[in-house]
Amino acid sequence: MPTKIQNTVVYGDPIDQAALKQIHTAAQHERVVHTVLMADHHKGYGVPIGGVVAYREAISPTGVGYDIGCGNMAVKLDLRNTMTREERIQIGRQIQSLISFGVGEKNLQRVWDDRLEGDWWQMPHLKGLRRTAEEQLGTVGGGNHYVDIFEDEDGYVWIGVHFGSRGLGHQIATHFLKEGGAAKGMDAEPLVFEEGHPLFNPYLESMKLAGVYATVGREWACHAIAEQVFAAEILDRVHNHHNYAWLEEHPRFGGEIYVVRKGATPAFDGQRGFIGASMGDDSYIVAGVANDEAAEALYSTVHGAGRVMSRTAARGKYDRRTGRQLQRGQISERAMADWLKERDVLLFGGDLDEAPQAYKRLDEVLVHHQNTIVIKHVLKPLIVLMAGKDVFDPYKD
DNA sequence: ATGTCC
Repeated sequence: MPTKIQNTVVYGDPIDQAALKQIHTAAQHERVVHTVLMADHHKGYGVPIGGVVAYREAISPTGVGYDIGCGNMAVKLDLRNTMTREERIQIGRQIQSLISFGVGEKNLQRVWDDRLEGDWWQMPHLKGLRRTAEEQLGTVGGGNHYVDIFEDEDGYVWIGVHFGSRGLGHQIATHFLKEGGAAKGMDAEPLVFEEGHPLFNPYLESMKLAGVYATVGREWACHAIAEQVFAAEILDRVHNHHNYAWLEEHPRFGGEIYVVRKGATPAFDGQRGFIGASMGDDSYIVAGVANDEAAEALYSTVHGAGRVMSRTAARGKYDRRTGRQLQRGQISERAMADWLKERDVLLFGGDLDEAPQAYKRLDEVLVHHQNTIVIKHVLKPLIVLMAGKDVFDPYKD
């Protein structure tokens, strides 16, 4: 059950005071009608990750964040898992050669989609971005972005992907934060565009482009892996953005409002979402329900497990120029390898800052939201692929 | 999160 702190509905335990302070700062804007903090919340840039802020006739680029349209897609294959460890290593290698991971990486296969055609590219700030967008479509990026292969409770194989709008969304966000005169700093007041502001519609349209771009990229990655690696049909698909804003109907908060979600999964009655855990835990397909608590939560739930330590706390500090380790992190490669071995997860790429030990346990996090979602599928990770050089040798570790 | 600093 959530608690209510100064009109913000707050999920999770412990409550991160820095994140709470950030959403309270956001809530001070006169157009804000309601705020919610998910159980996987933590401090973000301006608005916390796991923060949901609803506005009357206004939208916030800070609330959507830099990775506009970041989200999750999971597809169920017409295939039951019979893979040996050796076969999983081969599958992992095939996916690595098909999908590009990491900042600035380009897709080896040039892909595009009619849904990305439109007047968008005539907007001055988008003209120069088309080439990058074309090169990066279908690539995964870095940080906590991944491609996972799962097995569900019936033995079916699922592909799950988590990434957003890559350089395109980042440059759109950067452009509007600058043009709108956003205050700088982690705890700065979020930038808000009210309807009628000259940047309101350009931002909304640009956000929508980044959203379509992210969707098409995730779709391509899922389809490419299903067809080119598994040669299997897709039986089911679950998809959503978790960094995005929608104009939605919420009767108890004044009807049509813009709901800005940063690291929060929309979960209206019956709406399914794919919630990814850390690399070493089960992920879930959930669905929203209709009740008072769900309405108060703006029909939103977690987007992941949530960090328990920062990247630097987990991995330590490096000298960026020489690559030399300056300070030890809290997680050792041995501890990470042991966790993955225990659960028989094969990891390709990845780093210590994405280790299971750096995250909460997703099953425990979901307990906080048990009144507003139901679990539809449990997805056990078989293969996890992330940016970076391989930390482990799958033949030995 | 981000061709991680124009």
